Amino acid sequence: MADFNFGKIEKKWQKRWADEKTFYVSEDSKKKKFYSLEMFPYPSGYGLHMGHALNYTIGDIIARYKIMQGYNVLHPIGFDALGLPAENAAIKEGTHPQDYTRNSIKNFVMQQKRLGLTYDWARVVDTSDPSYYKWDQWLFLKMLEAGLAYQKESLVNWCPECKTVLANEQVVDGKCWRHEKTSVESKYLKQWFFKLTNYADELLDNLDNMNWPETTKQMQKHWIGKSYGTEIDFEVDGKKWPVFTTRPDTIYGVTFVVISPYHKELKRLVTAEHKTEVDNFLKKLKSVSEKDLIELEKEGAFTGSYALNPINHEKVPIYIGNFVVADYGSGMVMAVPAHDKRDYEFAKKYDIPMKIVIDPVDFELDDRSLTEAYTGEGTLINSEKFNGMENEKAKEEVTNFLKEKGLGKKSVQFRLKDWGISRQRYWGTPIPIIHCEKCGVVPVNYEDLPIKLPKDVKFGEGNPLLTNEKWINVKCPRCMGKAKRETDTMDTFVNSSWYFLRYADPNNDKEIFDKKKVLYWCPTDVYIGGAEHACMHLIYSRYYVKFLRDIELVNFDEPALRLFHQGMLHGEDGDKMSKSKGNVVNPLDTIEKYGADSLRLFLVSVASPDKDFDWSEKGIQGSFRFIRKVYDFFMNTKTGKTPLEIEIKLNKSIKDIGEYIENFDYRKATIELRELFEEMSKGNELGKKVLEDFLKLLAPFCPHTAEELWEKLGGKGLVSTSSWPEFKEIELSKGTGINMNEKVIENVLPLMKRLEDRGEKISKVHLYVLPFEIGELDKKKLEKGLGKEVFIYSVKDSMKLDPEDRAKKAKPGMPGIWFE
RNA sequence: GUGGGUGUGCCGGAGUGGUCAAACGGGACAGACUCAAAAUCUGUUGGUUCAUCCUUACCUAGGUUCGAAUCCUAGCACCCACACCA
Repeated sequence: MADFNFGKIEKKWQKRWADEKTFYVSEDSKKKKFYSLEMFPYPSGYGLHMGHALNYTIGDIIARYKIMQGYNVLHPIGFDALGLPAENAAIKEGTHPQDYTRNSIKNFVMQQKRLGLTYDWARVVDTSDPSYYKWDQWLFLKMLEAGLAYQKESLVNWCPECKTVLANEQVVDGKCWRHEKTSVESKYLKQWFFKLTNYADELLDNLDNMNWPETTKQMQKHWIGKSYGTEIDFEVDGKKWPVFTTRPDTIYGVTFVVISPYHKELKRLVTAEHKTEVDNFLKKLKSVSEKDLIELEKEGAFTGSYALNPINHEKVPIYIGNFVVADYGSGMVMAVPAHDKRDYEFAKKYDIPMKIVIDPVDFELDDRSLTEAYTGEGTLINSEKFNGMENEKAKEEVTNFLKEKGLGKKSVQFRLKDWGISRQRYWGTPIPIIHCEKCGVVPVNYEDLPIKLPKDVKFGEGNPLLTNEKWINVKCPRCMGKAKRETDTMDTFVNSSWYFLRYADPNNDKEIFDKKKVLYWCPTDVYIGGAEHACMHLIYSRYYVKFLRDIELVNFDEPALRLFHQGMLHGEDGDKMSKSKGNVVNPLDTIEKYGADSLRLFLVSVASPDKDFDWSEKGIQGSFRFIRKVYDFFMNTKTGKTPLEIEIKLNKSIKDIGEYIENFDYRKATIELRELFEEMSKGNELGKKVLEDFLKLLAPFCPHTAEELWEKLGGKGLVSTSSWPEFKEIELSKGTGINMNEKVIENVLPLMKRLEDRGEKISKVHLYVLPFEIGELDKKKLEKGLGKEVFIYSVKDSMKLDPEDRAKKAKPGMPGIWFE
């Protein structure tokens, strides 16, 4: 057996690719482009993990395939280098976030290069570099001009552990997304926002036409959460208090009103006698937030105030309720305990009366025996002139009635909120704003960008930027008077919302990017990353692209034509890989042990890349064995004549593997490769063409081994930049047709026998064949084999006799059958 | 609760109406090589059988069909995402 020194082979080809800049690209109007993108990593000090390796391998395989197909392929990588973890790690280890990040990136690059990826290393984007975040600031100013960036005092999610504000998307079940055990507190702070909601409708409507996974689209729809309903004005002390409802048909069933504990105007409703009660409840709320939100019981307190139901002028009590969300609708809801689950629970607890106004069609409701809210369909009762009306119709009618009287209107609500981008942290993009004593909020002048992060700050509690007086105190750009810089920095998701466009022109210091270059490369043809980004990053980047389109910097609507989510990679024990469990497998160690090609092959051959799977040491050994077998075979084989079966098999593989790669069905592609190799290694002589073609098919998966063997075989240039082998249409039908007559007889005979056993008489057999197979069937042979008269038709033949429409059952290799 | 998904042989996992006792990988077993082991190679891996036949099989129960792992209905189990949005 030949010595298989994969380490040496890998080094050799990685050096060659680097020296020759094999995968560096530039615009070429004569070539079709393909943009393969993996989500750029956050450069943590721990280095690459297996999930990264999987992510990059998936993108690299399709990139390599497309290169071989003749596309001009952009395949870049960069680093999402700003963000809280670097700052936290820096604090822990006593280093500066900048040094920490630089070291991490160095380490990442070294490891990424060992995987044999086709990255264009001249295009690396580092978001912590002022030459990048300058354009984040530039975009901020543009949004400010467009009225999409604004400041407001608002209720924010405050994580006491991070000592910063979190986006709604960063709050998971009431806990910080980074600290599973830390409850998020609510606080009012002045914050910068981007008006995501301006694009709510477009973000929602476009989804239907996008080639993204259905689950992701569904999740985004959910997240945007458009709902149609009615806004109704209730009256308290002569003032109007709007509530939003999707059930205006139940308005006669309102027996109380509930307001969110975080409602800004709450104080106005609390009467003197009930102040203590309300305060106690609010205090309790804070401690209750420790509990899981799901198990939270509905609780509240009476405010002492009453609201007037506009339709029947009934006075109903106003309660505070912990289940009412402050920033959805108006933060106040009308409660119909008989027909809403939450209202029912609340009413039961505080002994508030219920009133049935919807009568189910097939059974009776009784307000004394009511054990749960009835939320179904029915006809209206106890609703004055609307009595007897279908409730769906009543939704319309009640709304119209209220509108005529000026007491309400149709309304659309979104769950989607504006994006709070302010962070009270150091390691982020400074917001280019100056607060002047006289002029107020003043944007930094464009020519003063970038506002660089000062290196000299002290880390501890709160925002480190506050510790550098020199940086904070500036002159107002407008009046030259005393002013201070904004010390909030931007959410790291801002940086990652448009980086994929910067790859098209990463070193431009005159403008955000050369529009021509972006229009050539973008949008991304495939975007590969984890499903956990479905609602944050993937909505923000869609928003950014729409904004950039509206200021005429791009001409497309969506960032990525196709989106692919890789599965989660677990440890060998089936648990998540984690240091505490000790089941982490490091990509670099694996490369040392089995080689990068084995790792790449293993990662995509255990399961479909979009499914979760477990690491398996046995599995990677299997991949290693296969590669070594291939290596060994090529080192020993002699070129000669290729048997026909091998050519047919190869031809089929060329087609299938290509299709599998296009569909990210890499697992099947590797199976096909194994089968093909199995066939090939049976004989001892093969033509050079077949050997070359096999290496081409292998190259996207195991590029180093493929290059080495390609060289040994005397192939021209690099296999990586050779062309994908051609599929020949004719040979395939030859392949399936070889024994078609016998196959048909073999299948039809037992079928016929069964029918005849049952007493049916058969005199004629009609066969419906796919058009390209029609020459394969021999009427005489079939008649001899079947002992009946046989008729053969093409499925496309409009004159054929086919009363039971059996023609549509025809498949390659097997015609549709009808007995007469 | 809402939405999505899955259920296949010892395990992972293909398979969307006939070519399926069911790809491919792993494991197991047997044999070759070897003093021996590892590696490698060959074969076997539902039952019965020399073989054919037959029989039992793709969560369960029904159904459609000449024919079902594949289609339909109901149920069970598991997984993921979102979750008090009025």
